[in-house]
Amino acid sequence: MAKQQDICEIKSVDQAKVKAVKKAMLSDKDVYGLSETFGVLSDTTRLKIIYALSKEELCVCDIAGILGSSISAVSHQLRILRNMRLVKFRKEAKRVYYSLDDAHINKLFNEGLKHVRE
Amino acid sequence: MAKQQDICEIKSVDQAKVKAVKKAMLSDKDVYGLSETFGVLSDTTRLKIIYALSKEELCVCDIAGILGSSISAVSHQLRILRNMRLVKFRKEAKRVYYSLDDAHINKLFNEGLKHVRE
DNA sequence: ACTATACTTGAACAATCGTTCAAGTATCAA
DNA sequence: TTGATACTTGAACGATTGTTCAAGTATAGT
Repeated sequence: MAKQQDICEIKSVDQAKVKAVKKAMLSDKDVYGLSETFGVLSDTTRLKIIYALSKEELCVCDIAGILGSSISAVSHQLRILRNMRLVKFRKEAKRVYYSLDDAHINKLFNEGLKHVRE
Repeated sequence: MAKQQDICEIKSVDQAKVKAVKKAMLSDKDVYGLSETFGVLSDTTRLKIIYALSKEELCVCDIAGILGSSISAVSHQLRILRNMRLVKFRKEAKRVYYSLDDAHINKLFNEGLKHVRE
């Protein structure tokens, strides 16, 4: 007993099916990439930031104003988007202006929106 | 002082921009729906389940065998997919066979894969 | 009735996440 | 140099997540 709940002991499993699907399974790299990509898009703050930046280039304070959240919270999320190269920025005097750097993410975003709205 | 880090106090913000983007902002419903949809796709276990079921109808033990994870873990994730109506199931004797119930999610999945692989 | 298989489910747990708070840097104006 | 604005960042915090563990239900065979 001990570990009856552990990894499936394969007693009455369709071995042929399992082998076939296992062989066709996505690579770890693909799976990890997918979870990362969809993960950025799974937070409401980040979604709003991406949507706002798809409309216009904005400074951090503008974004915070639009979202109604703190500058710090926005800045933390912008760092995540920066690290994933989804946004780029330019400095102008005291301000930092952000804009979308990845057109593809917009396509994914809109595909998601279609799914949600239908 | 006190709350200088709180919600942006809007001192030197481009009010016109902010107002315009705010007005064009997604509805709460859309944003929540998007985060939910992308959220399901942000976990590696669920991604693998969805991918496996896109190939073939499978029982829980088969899925666990394919993923190399416990039956319990798979069952918990299947419940989430069930609740979101992404998978359907049928009972046959002792087994429960799952299959994809949402063609659109596959489209999103493949769109994501394109983004990851390019 | 008893045992085994095939799941499901709730509780507990560690890990991850997003926010706030507080402190820091950078730029500019007086 | 002092002070204000615009942002960044690390630490701390509570909340959420995914897994395991243990116990439960359901079906079938003996």
